[in-house]
Amino acid sequence: MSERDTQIRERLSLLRDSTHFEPERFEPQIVQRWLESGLFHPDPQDREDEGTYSIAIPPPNVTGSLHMGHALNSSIQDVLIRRNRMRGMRTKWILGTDHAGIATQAQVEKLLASEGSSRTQLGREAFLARVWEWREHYGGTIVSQLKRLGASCDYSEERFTLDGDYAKAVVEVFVALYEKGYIYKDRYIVNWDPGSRSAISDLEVEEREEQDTLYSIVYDLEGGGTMTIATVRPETMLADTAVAVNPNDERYSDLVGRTAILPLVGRRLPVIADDYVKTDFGTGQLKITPAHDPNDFEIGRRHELEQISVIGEDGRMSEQAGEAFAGMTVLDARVAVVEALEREGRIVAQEPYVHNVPYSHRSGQRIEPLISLQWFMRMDELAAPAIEAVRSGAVKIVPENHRKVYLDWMAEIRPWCISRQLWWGHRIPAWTCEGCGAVQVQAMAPESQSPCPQCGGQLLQEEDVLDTWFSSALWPFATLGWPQDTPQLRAFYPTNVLSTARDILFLWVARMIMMGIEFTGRPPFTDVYIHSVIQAPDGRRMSKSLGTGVDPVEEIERDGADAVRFGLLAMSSSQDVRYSAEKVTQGHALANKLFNATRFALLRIAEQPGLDFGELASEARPETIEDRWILSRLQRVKAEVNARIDVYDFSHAALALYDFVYGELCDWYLEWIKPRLALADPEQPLPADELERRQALAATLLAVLRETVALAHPVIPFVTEELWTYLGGEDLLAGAFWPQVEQELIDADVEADVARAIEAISLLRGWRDSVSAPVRKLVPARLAANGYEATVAAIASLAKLDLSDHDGAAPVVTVPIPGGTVEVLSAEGLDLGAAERRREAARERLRQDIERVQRKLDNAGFVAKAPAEVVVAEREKLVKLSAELEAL
RNA sequence: GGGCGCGUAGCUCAGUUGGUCAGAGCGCCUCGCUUACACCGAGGAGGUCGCCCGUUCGAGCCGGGCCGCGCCCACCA
Repeated sequence: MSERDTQIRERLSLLRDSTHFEPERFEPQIVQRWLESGLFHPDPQDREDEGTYSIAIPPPNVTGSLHMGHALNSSIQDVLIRRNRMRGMRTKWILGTDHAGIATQAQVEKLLASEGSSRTQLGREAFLARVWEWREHYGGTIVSQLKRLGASCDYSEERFTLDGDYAKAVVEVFVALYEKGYIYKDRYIVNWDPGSRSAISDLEVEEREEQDTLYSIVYDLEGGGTMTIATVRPETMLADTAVAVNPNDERYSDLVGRTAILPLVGRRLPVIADDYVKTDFGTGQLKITPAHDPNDFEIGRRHELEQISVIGEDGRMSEQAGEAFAGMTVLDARVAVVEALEREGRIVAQEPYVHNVPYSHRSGQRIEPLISLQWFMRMDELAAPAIEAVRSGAVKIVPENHRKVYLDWMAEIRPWCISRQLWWGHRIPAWTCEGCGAVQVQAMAPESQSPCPQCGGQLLQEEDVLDTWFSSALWPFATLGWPQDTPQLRAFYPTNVLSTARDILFLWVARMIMMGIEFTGRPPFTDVYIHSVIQAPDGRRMSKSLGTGVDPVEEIERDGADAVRFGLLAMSSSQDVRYSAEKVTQGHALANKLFNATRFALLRIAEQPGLDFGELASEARPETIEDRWILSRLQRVKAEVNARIDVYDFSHAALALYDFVYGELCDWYLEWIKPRLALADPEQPLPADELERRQALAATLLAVLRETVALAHPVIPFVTEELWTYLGGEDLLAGAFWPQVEQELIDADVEADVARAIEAISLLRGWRDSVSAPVRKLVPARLAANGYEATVAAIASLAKLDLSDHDGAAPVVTVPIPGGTVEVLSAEGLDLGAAERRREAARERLRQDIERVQRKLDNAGFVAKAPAEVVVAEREKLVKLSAELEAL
């Protein structure tokens, strides 16, 4: 016995009593082994490899925990990462979390509220300290969940979007864009979110359809006459500063230039003409409220109208709304204003009206358009090269239909409101002089108390912070040390692919492309893969608040990480899909099947007297047609899995693995070799030639299993890593090798032969109920000796013979096969009726097929117009089917 | 209002360039504790491929229309 043999046998003892793969037992320790190995942490300066491969993870919110989207996306990225690592690439999966300004701040504010405290009570510094503390406490959840899933991120270099180095990158970018004139400050109407007390960007607004009332209100005109305007927001009339009609509307041309009187308030409003007003909607007369409506704001700018604001940042009516309304919520004020107007008899119509109302994606509260002094960023210059990058294919978006979505949006890109009235985030690096109002934007904070260079006044830093997405946009390079020229940056930037769901295509992906090109000269990745959104099983959106969420962590606890990974990958596609627990079960089954197949093979080999694991070379030594067949099929599945992953088709990659393991390796090959590895008497040494045969078989079997296990590793890393140790792997499979397709092992003839053998055997399996063990002896090798057609025909005629002539008296029927006979049918318990029904069904199917082919061939058009080879094929098919029917 | 996409077996989904393409997994029914696996194996039932036209020798697969559903974008009070 060799030392290696002893070693492997020792390990096998662990397998003896495990009749199935127990994820909860194996998986956590495997994670530990991976982490300790350092495999996930590549040396950026290593030159001994096959090149580099990198992915930047979409940074989850620090506050978050793993949801289905993370689980799917992480499984996808991990397949890509693991495959390339196994190929020998210097592979890095950049890990980190996002500070998620609004979400995190809201969480901590909620906590403070429960303590009877508040953000303002604490003050900025103390509050921030509290958030940091909170983040230390709760921030690690998702990262540990990623580990549990098996995601092979570089955990030793975890980034955070508020880290010191990261903050330097953010400031650098802000200052550069400011100096280029792209970033500016403006008093503009913004989407004000009263919930988070901050402005938010257009992309963070969601429209909801609501039923409201459209009120028609009469405004008097100075000097007689009236105008009637329609509105769903009567409360904003308090801030009207004009009334407008369309310049081409002949009905009202005489009104332009006159003055209307605002009801309840008495303000004099100019009647103006603007193209925006539709002549065919309502009365064609429109109230203009520049401070509370985005359209009216634009009109107001065009006509230099006064901006009067009656709604405050808290979403309540302000002092300017007048004593009667000040302090009311907007909706209360609406009721009150309507009542007041009704008292004056000014409401002439009320009709139900369905329209879209903007809500904040962040807080869920209704957006209040308000005028506010904010920082904006002009996007046109940045967008141009980012459009070109996608148009030219330098950045490839998969699936392709998202390309158009991206290009359409980019073509119409608008300025981005980048300031947020929060504390948790990157504070805008701008200082304003109290004295002269001069603004300085610079990377370094001025010395405290240092005076304004212009007037010597005191400098105050901007209170606002940047939109979280501003810092996220720098993710692929800021995480690697930019603006420093670090080895990491040189090795791993640009990254290879960015994988995400489509909901953040604009919010994040587009902005990364723009920023990447602007600051590094190159797009941050070459491929963008947009994966499925997994919906709840009932087709609704998966969400915590709806109670429709399925928790991947619970799924992992129940079925194991391998099962969840397989399931998610198998169910994903280019479409949205419903979560199907069955696919996870299927993954669980696959892991278990592979475990048991390997366990069977190893234990069987171990029981062969005279076989030494140490002497079994890693090379396959195919002896029989079955061996050549499984090796050939193995090459096919390797090619298939690779090809599928290459095009981000993870579902078919996963299913191909499943089909191979179940449908070929276990159902057929292992069954065929069982007799060849029959239990031998441990006391009796095998004859030399038999020993030689068994050694060859064991070598082939082990080689096939090693490759299968390696091939499956990116999808189901845990069970394969575990099996790898039993299969004699000295190092971790995660860093071992990637199975190459060996073309010379592909043998189409053997595949065809075996396909026919399977067909022949299946004919008998149809009678399985009355068939006993001897059927298994019909291995391809034996069938091959006499030709499959002959055997199939023999079996078919035998079946016919037996069923028609057999009266149940004889216990056993023998089938002549090459080299002797095989006992096939045991007459006892033979259900002749069922067998006959099956045969009749088979005949019926054949008759239908024949009829269909015959119809085609009888069709003169088909024979005349179809390609010659198709016609020939149909003729051959007809002959073949007829023969089959004859034989049955 | 624009754009994208989907409707195939009870359920979740595959079905490349039109010619065995009517499939898989789960579920269901029947049978089997055959010493890898009952977290198993074998077999079976089950579908006018949403509907209607059209193109074609031939259409889940291409074109048009309709019905139903989803998502994204959008400043008509």
